[in-house]
Amino acid sequence: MAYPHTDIEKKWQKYWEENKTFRTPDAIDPAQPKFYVLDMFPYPSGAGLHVGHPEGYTATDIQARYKRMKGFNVLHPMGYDSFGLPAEQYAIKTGEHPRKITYENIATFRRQLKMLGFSYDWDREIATTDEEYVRWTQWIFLQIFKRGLAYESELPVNWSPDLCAVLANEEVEEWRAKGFSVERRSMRQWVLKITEYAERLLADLDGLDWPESIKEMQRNWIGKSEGAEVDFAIGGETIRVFTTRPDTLFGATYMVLAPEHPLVAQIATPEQAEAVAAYRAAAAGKSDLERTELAKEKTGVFTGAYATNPVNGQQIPIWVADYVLWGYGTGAIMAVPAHDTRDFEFATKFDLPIIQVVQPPEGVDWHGFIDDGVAVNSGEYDGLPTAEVKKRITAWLEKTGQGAGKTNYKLRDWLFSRQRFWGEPFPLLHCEKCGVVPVPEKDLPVRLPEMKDYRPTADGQPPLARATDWLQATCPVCGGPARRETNTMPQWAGSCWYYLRYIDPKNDAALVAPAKEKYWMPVNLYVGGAEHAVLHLLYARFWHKVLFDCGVVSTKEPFQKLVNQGMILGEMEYLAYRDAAGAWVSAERVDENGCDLRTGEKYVPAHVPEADLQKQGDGFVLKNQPDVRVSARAFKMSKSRGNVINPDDIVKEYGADSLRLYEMFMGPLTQVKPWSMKGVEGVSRFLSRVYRLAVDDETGQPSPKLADGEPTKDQLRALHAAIKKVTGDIERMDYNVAISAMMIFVNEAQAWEQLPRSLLSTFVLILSPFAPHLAEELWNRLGHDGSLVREPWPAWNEAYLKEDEIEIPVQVNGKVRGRIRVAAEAGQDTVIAAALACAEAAPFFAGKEIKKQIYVPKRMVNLVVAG
RNA sequence: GGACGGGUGGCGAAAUUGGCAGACGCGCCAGACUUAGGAUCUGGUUCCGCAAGGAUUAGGGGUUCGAGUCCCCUCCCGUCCA
Repeated sequence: MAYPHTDIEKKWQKYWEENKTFRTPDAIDPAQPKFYVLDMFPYPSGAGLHVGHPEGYTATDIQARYKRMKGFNVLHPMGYDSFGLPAEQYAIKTGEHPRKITYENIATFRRQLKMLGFSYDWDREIATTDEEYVRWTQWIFLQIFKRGLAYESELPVNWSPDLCAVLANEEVEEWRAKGFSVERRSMRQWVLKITEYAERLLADLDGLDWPESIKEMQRNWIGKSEGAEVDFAIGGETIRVFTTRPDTLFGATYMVLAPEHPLVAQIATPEQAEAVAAYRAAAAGKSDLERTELAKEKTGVFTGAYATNPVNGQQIPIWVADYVLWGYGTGAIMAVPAHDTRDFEFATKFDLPIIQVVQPPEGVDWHGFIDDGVAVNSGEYDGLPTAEVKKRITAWLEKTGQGAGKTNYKLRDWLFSRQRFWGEPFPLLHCEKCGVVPVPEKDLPVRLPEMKDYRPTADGQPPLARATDWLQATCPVCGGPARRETNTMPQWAGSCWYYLRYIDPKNDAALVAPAKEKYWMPVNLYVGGAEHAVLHLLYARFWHKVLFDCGVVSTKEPFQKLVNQGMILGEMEYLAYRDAAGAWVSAERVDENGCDLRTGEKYVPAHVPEADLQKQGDGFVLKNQPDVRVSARAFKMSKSRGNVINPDDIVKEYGADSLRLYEMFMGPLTQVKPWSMKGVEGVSRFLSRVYRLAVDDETGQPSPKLADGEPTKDQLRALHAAIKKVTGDIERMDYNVAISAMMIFVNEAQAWEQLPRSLLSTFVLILSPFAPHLAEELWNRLGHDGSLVREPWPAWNEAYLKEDEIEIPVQVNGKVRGRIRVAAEAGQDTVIAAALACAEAAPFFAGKEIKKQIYVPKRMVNLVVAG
């Protein structure tokens, strides 16, 4: 029978709330070690908490509770990333202020988070939409602005005249498919100079305890490449290109300009002008994504013009092609078809000359060889390795004034403005006389106006342009009339610095008090989904570095250790398909949309009960029709698939402790794993067994097995083995294994006639980070007062773990053939003698020459015999 | 195409350094208790074989007394980049 989890959980949540059990004191004792453990705060969507949220949140809560018991001063806060598009869309539809729905959703999230028993300091709760929070977001923007790191620029955006909205790049396809028109239109935007920090953002990754894959993604995003800029002469002009391979200059047989390159129109010959103009017009209609994406078939047009290759004076044709982007490098490239994949494809298609200049190792074809080798057909550089040629040619370019070494980054400046209502207003004024003027810090926050219509204007101005009264302001410099900035900040702004505000959330004189910042930073552990691996973490690191330069923070990096939780998928689904006549169709003939791979016929998917399945090879087939393969996989949870698990339902039926424990028991935290309702029942049964160790669940009275006596040797060994294992596993965040260790203890404890209270009390302490409600309840029922959250974490005693006699497997030629029992302290000679006397193993070595005897202390014996 | 991560029973998984593969949980099988069991408890459960034994960590090769773990090749899956 399940234990009364609902009563227990309500009782302890109330106790924690009333006693402010998890309050982190404002006053700092610098002598006490600190631990700052942070969750990626949620966007409070209308759908409420998803089971993915408690996965990371439980992982951090276990750390927080463990470190508290280890004597650390723990900061474990929670808040809401509450600006966001859904609330704005809802506001447009209903005419209600997005604030209303946002704070309703926050209330739901808060209720659900409290229901799960996380040990947050709720007095530090923040929402990025709170006016006091917006005030400091705006303040940070002002620091960025004052340091010259923000500028205005006319940039193309995706504007849909039908929708009257600006779309993100990712949204364009979706709306086009629905029949809405989307065009590229230049609009005035605010841009942050993140590129100035590219080198530091790259270099400081090295010292971080982050997953290597995430660091690599950030490195790729920053995209540092070293090479040279080279000038190609054409008439009186020069075309500058960037190349990472100056060593291949002798193999440059043509050039390519981006369609937007200003020289294109100028150099195109009269015969080619028309074709070039048509090509440019076509390219203008394509998004960056379409141009860089796959672009299997290269397109391009000859301009009719020629440039001079500086190394050999050769005239090479100049082409226009959209695989060269105006945004990257100089918007022009020198093409070396012999040693660049895209240039090779292009040259092959348009029949341009291909000249080898790098000799690959023996047996490798030089056509399209892009790695390092030895220079050939390169004049005086022939025979030199690639790296050396790079150096020498760069030096020669510099000496002759035709180029220079140059480092390039893929990272672009950050388009920081949105044409939306529900975001932080920029604290900026446009004055006719003084230009752009920052709002004085004392006038922050700049609040959003009250409005009824949240749509952009028909000509694409942001919604705030409709707030005619709000727009009027006075220039703080000249006192003349000024107009407020109507763009707002993107959702990223609030999430770039929230970890700092938790440290000092109520401070109205500063973003964070320096002494507190110094004590708490950096964040020791940051847990969240990998979907934020690039942008959020890069933006937050950028702001942090700016704040470091301003002297607001004392660390170069905000997040010392980062862990990405893996996604939780829906339950495993066994799917087979039926055709129109109802006959089964084997899964390998069906694509992911349920259509036949060859005929395109639409099939009806059907779930097959597990009992009707049979394993065959890598997959499953129908038991009574083995030629029909059944697909077995778990899908991402989604409303349309109907496989979403609601945490509320789980808590209601099994309790918060079961949900927490299950999500930690599913598998390694960082791994993708499918949900299993049966698995939830399994851990729930475990918790019931723990409950019954202490409580007779017929009567609700203490279990008659509980005793006051001293524990036996076996009992101490079982307990201390669990303490040791669980402690190490928590340190490594191997929670699934920690839980199995506790299960092993409980399985043993169940069989004991007598269970000393002291023993069970200690066990309850190690269980408490995982299942805090049940642990508190049992702690009390075992005779302790108050909460256990600041009880010292139990230490294990190695002496209890020592066994007098151990079992050692005897291998013959690497195969286990028998087992011997020897004294734990026995030496090699004794153990080998015992192994040679082992009756089970003897038939495998008796009468044969023993060539080698290997003893791995306390692990195994291996006898190597001839033949 | 490239980079990174991964592939272990029917399923989720475990295996700190190269040292008893499959801990723990689910499922399944059997038994006990029971008016009843979708409760609880006990035992069994990688595969083949009556057994002795053999095979087995995606597949193939290598290093080693010994490989899930190290090296090489191939295949498959996931994520990101192109």
